[in-house]
Amino acid sequence: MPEKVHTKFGGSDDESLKPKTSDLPPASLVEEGNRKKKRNKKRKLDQVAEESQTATSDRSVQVARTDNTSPSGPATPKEASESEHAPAIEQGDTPAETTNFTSKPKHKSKPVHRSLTDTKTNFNSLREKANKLYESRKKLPIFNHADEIRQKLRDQDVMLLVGETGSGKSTQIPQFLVNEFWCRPTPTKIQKGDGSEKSKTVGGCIAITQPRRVAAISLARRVADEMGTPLGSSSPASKVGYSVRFDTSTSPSTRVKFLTEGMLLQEMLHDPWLTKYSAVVVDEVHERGINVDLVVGFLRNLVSGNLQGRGGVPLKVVVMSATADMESLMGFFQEGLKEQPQPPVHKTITNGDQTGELSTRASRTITACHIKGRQFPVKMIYSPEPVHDFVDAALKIIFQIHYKEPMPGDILVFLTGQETVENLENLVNEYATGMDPSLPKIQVLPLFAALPQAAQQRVFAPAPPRTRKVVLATNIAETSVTVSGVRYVVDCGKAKVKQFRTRLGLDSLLVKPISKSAAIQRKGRAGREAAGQCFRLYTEKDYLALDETNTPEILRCDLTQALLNMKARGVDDIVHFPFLTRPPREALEKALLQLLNIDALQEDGSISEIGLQLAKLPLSPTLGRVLLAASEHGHECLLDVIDIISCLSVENIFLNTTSEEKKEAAETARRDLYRREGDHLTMLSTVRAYAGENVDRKAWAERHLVSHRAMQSVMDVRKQLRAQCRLSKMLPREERGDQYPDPSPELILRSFLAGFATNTARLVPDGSYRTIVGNQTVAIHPSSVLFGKKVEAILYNEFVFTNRSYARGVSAVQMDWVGEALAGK
DNA sequence: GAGCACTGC
Repeated sequence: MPEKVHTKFGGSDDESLKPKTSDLPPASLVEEGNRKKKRNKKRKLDQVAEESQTATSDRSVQVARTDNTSPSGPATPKEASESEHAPAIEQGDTPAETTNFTSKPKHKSKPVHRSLTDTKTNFNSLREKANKLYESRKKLPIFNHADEIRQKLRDQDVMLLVGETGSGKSTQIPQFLVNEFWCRPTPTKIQKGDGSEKSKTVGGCIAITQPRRVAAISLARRVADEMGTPLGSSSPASKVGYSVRFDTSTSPSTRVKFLTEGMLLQEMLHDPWLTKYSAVVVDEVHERGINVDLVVGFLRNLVSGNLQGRGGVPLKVVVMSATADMESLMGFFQEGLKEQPQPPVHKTITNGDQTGELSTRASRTITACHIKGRQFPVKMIYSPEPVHDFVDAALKIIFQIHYKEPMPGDILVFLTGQETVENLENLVNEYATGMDPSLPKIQVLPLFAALPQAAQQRVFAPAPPRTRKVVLATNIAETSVTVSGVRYVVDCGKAKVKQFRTRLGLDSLLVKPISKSAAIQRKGRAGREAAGQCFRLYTEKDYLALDETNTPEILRCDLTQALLNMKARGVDDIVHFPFLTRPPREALEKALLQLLNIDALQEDGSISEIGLQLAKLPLSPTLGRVLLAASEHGHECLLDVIDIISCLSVENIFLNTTSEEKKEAAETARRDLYRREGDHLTMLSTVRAYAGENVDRKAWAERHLVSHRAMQSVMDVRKQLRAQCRLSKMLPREERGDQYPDPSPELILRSFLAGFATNTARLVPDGSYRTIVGNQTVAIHPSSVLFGKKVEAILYNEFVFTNRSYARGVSAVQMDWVGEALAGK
């Protein structure tokens, strides 16, 4: 019988600024196998909270966090919960405060002396746990395909795998493959450019990419448990690890490594042939983020090339998707293999007791595999006629469900944004007060990314007795967050989509119809635990007219970063790069021009020294350029600019205020942070004040209505950038103390102009601003400290179109600075 | 007078 476990992790954890006050469970509850301490401070506690949300198979663990430590939200990664063998979670279970834990916080107690016996127990208990999990693994739909998949990959190098939701692909595929003969480290000789040979061991490890950090971490945890091995850096014997930004946990014996797509791209900059790996598994390709497109393009080049950099050792590639749109991928890889026909190279390998023949290019075909998922049936109800006001329509459906349908069964409503969520929230609450008191109650829970962490957590708690939860969510619930208990989905059929408009150089954020695959994904959220129903607030005809799939991000975003990455990887001929979807020529040209403008490329289009430096920075090329420019203005300026860049590369650090009186309180509290020079210097003063707060940063953030979560990310980025600058000798080795000399606004803003010279506008006589390049009208965004102010010229971080054109992240600059920056090109 | 969702040695 499943049991719900509720744990509260209290207190903030500001880098050990203060003692931990968390009400962690007593040490006696901490399981042996996890007792080894690595006091990696806050991330670890976080990780545990996240992991605990991905319920283990015999227990459903829900964790409510009261702190704000996670930068990535409360996501319950999809696959991890997919691998539960019993998807049904009982409703109305009494929450128990403490019970037996399997995954536990690294307890902040004195170091534990581990004797040999202890260690033995650890491994025994790990094995026991793995044995238990094996029973549920056997029930996964993919499990019976293990031999088939292994056989196919022995014969061929590339496999496309469609695994529907609930098939268990993300956790099982690496385990199916890790003991294959071709997956062993293989000693080989690599021919270098000068013709000399170098001995090197290639392969031995499997990489599995994920679009999101939380998913990478919790999948690694799950697979470590299933394999009966400790996780990551906790033991040198660990076979499973992960690598995401700010948090890498691997060991010398890591064989299975989960990483984010961005992390793999970063690794490829240093090791283009991926010599550590025998296989790369690309998961969730159907989401089609820009990074996955780059990864797949690089991999196609790799598998269809001569493998010289791998000493002839083949690389197996498994591309996994939840939707069946595999024809295009099939054609994509086949074309690559056709293009460069190579005589098959055979390589005989003696590896311990086994000898085998690794045939590179064993076959020039690509294999595919389709695994059915496990979902409960979902009944579809369409709107009989087109809906004009979907908030109003959703309101009616919610109460129709509530009156007619039995309990339990929570409702998940997909809306477009914070505004529609809050409108509907008010309406539902209003109607619910007039409801017949004999009916079950309604609990309305909003869910969107900008919502503070604690409020987001509320959706994970089961509804109180005789109460139906109604979760009003944005797209966040489509991929990132899984809400349990849902049996009814209401889908408005729309979402806000960001689209970069090359010609104007601006991002627009507009409400657009979703794709069929997104509609199917939303519908699926009703059938995870029991049979469900999906109410579409559009007609069947409208549904049939939707696009098949989401527009790949590569067609919707600025390409400068992608192109810089390609150039840094040695792809000089962008035109012939194997794009999964080729962006329009205009977009590519615009990005190349931008790279040229910031000196990342030389006149002939090849990458410059600056470009190489920029590609290694975890920043957009433009922000990276600002950082390099600042380093020429001295250490103080560089440190100041790092603080500002850190703010610009995370979500909004200032909280939005809803009520009027709160707004006034915020204005008062923030007054000492505001700088008349604009948002850049305001961010600097905020980071300085936050970093200088040595007592309670969380309380400080709350007082100033600053997002503590965002500030923690800022501090992470700041730390990373400082470390990188020290490595590249832009900063001295020792840290600066907390003594800050007054910043120089002019030097700082001139540094920004080195990257943002084209993001400038001047005041025109009618009182509006016009962009200096392009002469577009642009208004200062209401969130800016310069909102409503008139200055000679402005520099802005972003140009966004929502209801009108806004400049966001704005500072006042002088026209002659702008002129010099533009002329400097 | 306004804030879809992700992500990086």
